[in-house]
Amino acid sequence: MRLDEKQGVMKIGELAKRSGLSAHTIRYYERIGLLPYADRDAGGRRDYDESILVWIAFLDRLKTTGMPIREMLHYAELRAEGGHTGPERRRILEAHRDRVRTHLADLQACLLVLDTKIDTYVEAEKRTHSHDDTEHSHKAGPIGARSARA
Amino acid sequence: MRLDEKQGVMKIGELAKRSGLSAHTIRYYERIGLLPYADRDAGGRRDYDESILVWIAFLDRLKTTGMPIREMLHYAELRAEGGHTGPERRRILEAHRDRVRTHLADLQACLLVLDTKIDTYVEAEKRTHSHDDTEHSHKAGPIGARSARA
DNA sequence: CCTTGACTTAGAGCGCGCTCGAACCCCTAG
DNA sequence: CTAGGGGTTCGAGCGCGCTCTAAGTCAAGG
Repeated sequence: MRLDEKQGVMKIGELAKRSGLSAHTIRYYERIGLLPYADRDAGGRRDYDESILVWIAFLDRLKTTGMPIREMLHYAELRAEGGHTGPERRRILEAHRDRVRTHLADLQACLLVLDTKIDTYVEAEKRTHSHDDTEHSHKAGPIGARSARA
Repeated sequence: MRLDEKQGVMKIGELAKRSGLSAHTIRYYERIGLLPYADRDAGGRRDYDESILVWIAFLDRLKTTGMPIREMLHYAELRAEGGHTGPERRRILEAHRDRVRTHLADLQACLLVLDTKIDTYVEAEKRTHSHDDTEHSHKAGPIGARSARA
């Protein structure tokens, strides 16, 4: 370990671990322009510093909320272009936010229907097993306790 | 119009209009087993009755909530198999519901971050244009009023 | 009779977002 | 010196969910 290598602290493998993306995916993202071209060390290997993690986390959120890569790319290009693109980036995010809100509402509506449907199955099972309530053991458990967060 | 054709009331084209799926997609769904094999008229054309719309609406909800076709297919097969598969169908729906809830929570979290990010752009624009607040007219409007439902 | 147009089938093709394989390079530990 | 385990590039391949093309059938209207 010599001291003339201070900039980059992570090689792609470590970034992969820390970001949750695969090294393959990181290279792919760089190729298409979602990630900035990374500095290389003497041997041509990518060398990242922490700051990339922030950008990747942001991309993850866009991805989670269903933004297509094409659009993330557009945003990334604007970002690379500089500060004067702020207003357009803002508009992109606002439009995206609205789509997400709409989708969220759709999901919530579906969830209600799903709950209702599940209830009809629960009722049906009650009627079928009627009073015969010997342990349903492994079948499902007493509802709830399964939903992790929320 | 003769009277010996009462069962089916819709041809695939009308079902397409009423269900929002394309005729291509309807045939595709039948092929893979998501939709039951439809009765054909004398000329071999598919002839549907209203009840199919209910099933399609349910499939749409599963789709909207991100269930992969493979799993809908499994559900569809159980359904076709009969009433004794109720408990398993129930378990499938419960597991799916839990995934949807989790995803919903993720989305909500992302939405918060998105809002924050947008705020930073808004702030930045405030500082840039400072007191120069001549109409930003078509740029965005005074927020809100755009999200349709919800 | 002939055209129009909605229907039929089998199967190819597409857009998306990765994911992987092949062949090679380079650094380090044993 | 050698083996291993990273890394590199380029490009092919894949799973998903449709989407479309081609070639043909059939029924009704002018």
